[in-house]
Amino acid sequence: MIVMDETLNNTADEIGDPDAAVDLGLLTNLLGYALRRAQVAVFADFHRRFAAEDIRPAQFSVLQVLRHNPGLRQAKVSAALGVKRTNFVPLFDVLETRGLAERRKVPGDRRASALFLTSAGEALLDRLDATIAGHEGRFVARVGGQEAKAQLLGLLRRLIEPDADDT
Amino acid sequence: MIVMDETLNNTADEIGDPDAAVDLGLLTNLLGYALRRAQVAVFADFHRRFAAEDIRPAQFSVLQVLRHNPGLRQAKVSAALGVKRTNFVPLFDVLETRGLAERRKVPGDRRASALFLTSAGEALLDRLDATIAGHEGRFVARVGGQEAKAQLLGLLRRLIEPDADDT
DNA sequence: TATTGTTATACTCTATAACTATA
DNA sequence: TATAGTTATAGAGTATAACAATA
Repeated sequence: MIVMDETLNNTADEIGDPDAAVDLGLLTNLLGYALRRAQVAVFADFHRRFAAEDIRPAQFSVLQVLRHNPGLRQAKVSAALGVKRTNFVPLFDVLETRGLAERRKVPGDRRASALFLTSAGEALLDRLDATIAGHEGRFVARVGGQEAKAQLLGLLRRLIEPDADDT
Repeated sequence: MIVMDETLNNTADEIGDPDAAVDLGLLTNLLGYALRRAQVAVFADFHRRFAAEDIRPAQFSVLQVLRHNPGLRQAKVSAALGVKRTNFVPLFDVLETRGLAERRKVPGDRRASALFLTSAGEALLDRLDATIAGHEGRFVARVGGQEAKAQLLGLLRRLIEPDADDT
């Protein structure tokens, strides 16, 4: 880069080629950028498929955790999902109001709440699990099969790791 | 699963093992979940490193595109980055107010705006490019080197693809 | 009629501070 | 003093509808 003036050299790509592909520069090889675009694409499909049940990704993740860890403390659920405990309150309130999950008092500690799915929540989750299969299948196909998916998951997990200062 | 009552069988994992790792169930093998956690981890590092310059990922991406496509129409920049044109307005306003980029009227079309970096924007971007190198290097190391990164980028790009109904 | 940029607006997500009741 | 849950609040990010100017 020897050109010094900010405008005299290159006025507008538009003139040369109206439909030229946009050059993303550094972004093309940035992991963060690719991650963001991929996550948005996958979540867009999630939203389409779960719009009928009115379930968002965060709500789905809470239901999943409760199914596999019934009675887990609220603070542990939020920490496991990377949601601040303060933001977890309204998130769970919605599930509770909808009758999908509930808080129960813990015998040993009168401050704590143990979280459970209701039977309605279990039933809904059974349906959601079927829906998620179609969703996941779509992207497994895109990456090139189960083996490619396993490879991708392995690489993604290496990115997540420590970070210490989590919620 | 033969147990029918939603509460009699499993009261709380807490009792058996207070610090037991939380079982994420299906989430463990969901691409969307891993993508989300990885993206959050990478963006958290981005925020830490760019906090001093007060630059967010979206702002950085706009500056990059302008450097590589000076004079590009506003609508094309926003579309290239997947930002709705309506949300792009305040995003670019900030950059313009800070003197990093600017709108210029296009001769041929009096409705349109061509976007450019200012010299201050160019200068800032030079510094940002140095910062991003450290950021990217951290995650390249985490995934296991340049080869692993290339592999990961390839897999992520397969996830992005069509989607047709983009901004 | 369609496109470019804009305003207004609303909803979700995320972040911080501070409170309560317990421990 | 520390922890569990909560409230209030503010800031981003993202979504839709509608408008003016221009094509």
